[in-house]
Amino acid sequence: MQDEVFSYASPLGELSYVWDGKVCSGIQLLEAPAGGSVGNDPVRAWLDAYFSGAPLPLPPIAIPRSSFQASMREALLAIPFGETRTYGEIAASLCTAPRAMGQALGANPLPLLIPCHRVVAVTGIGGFSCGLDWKRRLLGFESGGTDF
DNA sequence: GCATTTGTGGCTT
DNA sequence: AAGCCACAAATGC
Repeated sequence: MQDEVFSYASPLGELSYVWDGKVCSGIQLLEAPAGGSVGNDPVRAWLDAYFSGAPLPLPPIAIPRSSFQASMREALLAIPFGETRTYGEIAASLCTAPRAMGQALGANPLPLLIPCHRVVAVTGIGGFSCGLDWKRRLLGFESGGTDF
């Protein structure tokens, strides 16, 4: 299984992801174009759909290290496109503490695919592991409309 | 209203 | 096992 890193130029910015032939095992949101090769795989298809405003079910992604992250993933995926939840909401839904959510989300190896950007703090936008700038753009994109 | 403190639980090393 | 953290509610000012 060879890991391959693909890049994808979204309307919101440059990103790259790791496709190992079967599942997506990593993704990162970049600041500048990476200029790598563009893959032809479910992840790319998903990104295509997502950035045209019609999100698809998630492509196969690597199983998180802990089962907790799996539950977290479910909770996050339950957030509809264009909606947001607070860390507290998710925490309550998982019967855990909000602070744990912050840590768990920050440790999320698959931002964007798992919509951690739709989770905001009750006091503001919260944080984002791959740059707050991305999070703002994503939220603006999802809530503001698909005409980019 | 803003700054600090504290309860809290899973994550990383 | 210890420290870290992308929160939130409760105080203190």
